[in-house]
Amino acid sequence: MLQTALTRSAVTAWSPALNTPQSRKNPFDALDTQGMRVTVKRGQELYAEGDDAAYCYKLLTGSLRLVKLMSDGQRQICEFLISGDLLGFESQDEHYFSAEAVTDAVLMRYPRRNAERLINEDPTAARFMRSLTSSNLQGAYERMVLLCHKSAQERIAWFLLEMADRSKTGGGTCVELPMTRSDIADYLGMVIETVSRVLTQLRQKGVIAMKSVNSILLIDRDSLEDIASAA
Amino acid sequence: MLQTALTRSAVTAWSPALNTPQSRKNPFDALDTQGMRVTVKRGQELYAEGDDAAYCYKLLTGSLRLVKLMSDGQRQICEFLISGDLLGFESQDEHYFSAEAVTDAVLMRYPRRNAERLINEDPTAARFMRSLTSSNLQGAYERMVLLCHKSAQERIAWFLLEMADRSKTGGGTCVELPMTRSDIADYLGMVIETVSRVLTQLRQKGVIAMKSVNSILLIDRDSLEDIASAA
DNA sequence: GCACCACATTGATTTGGGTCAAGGCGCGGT
DNA sequence: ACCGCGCCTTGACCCAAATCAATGTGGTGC
Repeated sequence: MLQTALTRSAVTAWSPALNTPQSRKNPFDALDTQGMRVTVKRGQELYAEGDDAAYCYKLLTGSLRLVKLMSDGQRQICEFLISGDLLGFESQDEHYFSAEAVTDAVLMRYPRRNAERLINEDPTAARFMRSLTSSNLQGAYERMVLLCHKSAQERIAWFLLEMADRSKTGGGTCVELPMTRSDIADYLGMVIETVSRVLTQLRQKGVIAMKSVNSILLIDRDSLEDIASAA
Repeated sequence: MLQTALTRSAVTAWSPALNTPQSRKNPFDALDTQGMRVTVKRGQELYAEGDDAAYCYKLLTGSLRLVKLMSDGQRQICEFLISGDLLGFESQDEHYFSAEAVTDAVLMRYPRRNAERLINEDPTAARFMRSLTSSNLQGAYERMVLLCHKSAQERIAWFLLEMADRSKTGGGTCVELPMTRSDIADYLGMVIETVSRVLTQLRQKGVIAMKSVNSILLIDRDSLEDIASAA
């Protein structure tokens, strides 16, 4: 009976930073010639939940959030995407999330039927897509565990480490957080005040420091990891 | 900007009860001739997290739980499976969950490489598998919203309705809950006492009645739906 | 029948984090 | 420079659900 600690390997979408052997090259790069560039400004919506899924995208620069809205106006941020991530590859004809720009962003846009044709014709692309969806699913389950069993401190610690791991500047001790406190709260299932308080606590412990509001130094990564996986 | 109420359409695995046009027939039924029957007793483990994923399965009778264990001994039940559901079709070589029997269960077991061959050779099977994984992913996100934003009452109401919808006896007002309170708690991110208290509250309101501990009558389905999607 | 055991219920108490309310800080516009 | 606005931080208070602690119940084996 194997026990698993909560890992941060969650891949919200395929990311070039991840060099698992079979995914070193993204077979969907072949679509680039058929795509066109689009841009979205900070705060703008790329597409809304329920929109016709005519296109799918690759994020080139900037960052996005994938959002579900609830009838009472509450918001759940399901994923943050960073450059290199793919989105809109749902297998339904409607987008399941809204996609909104966290920062100004540039994307490559492909007609979805081209992507589908590629999936149907190229077994490598098909396998790639399966393993991508499967990674996303695993990431979602990790998050579920986080939301069910982890305290505010553990969530934030885990979030900082996840962001640090995903960012291009991999090993660096400085994490840039393009999103607001409110975005973080809606991603982790907390309120903005709690996010803020926990960051203050971590700062007072000397585990992190804040270069600026959106730029956080991981002073003591080991402690942060201890906090993230505390009993 | 479309707003979505939390739906209960979550499909944890493909279920024959769901008759979306393209999935009326499960293409993996073709594997039945290559499979063999296995049984697991209540409480027994079919496979553990991290086990070599040599086989995948179709649940014929009984019910299972898919579980992740945490380093501190906490448990997250990621899905409950009922007859007709598929499991173990991960695209990795190791099982991502443990699968345990909630009740005595009978399964059809297939060598995983046969399933993979089918996926690679039969585009229908491939599409089926993609839409299955995609449904699972959407179900996981629904659960995430539930865990982030819903009260104990809302969770239980939602759970009862989900169980009612999934069970074969579809429209019936009686839900059989094969799992214990502890299982329900670990599925919904609550503790067993709270599950018990909420069920008592719903009973006192006259929304449900309990034929026995594991058999619940939905007296007033409308109220239950109101509670499940309360603002 | 009775004892045992696992599971469920109920009650009393505590607490983490949500809510409400009041500033603070930084940045863009005029 | 100053103002205004969006975002962040901090403090005081409160409440839903967790924890701690019995007690109830139903099924199985002797």
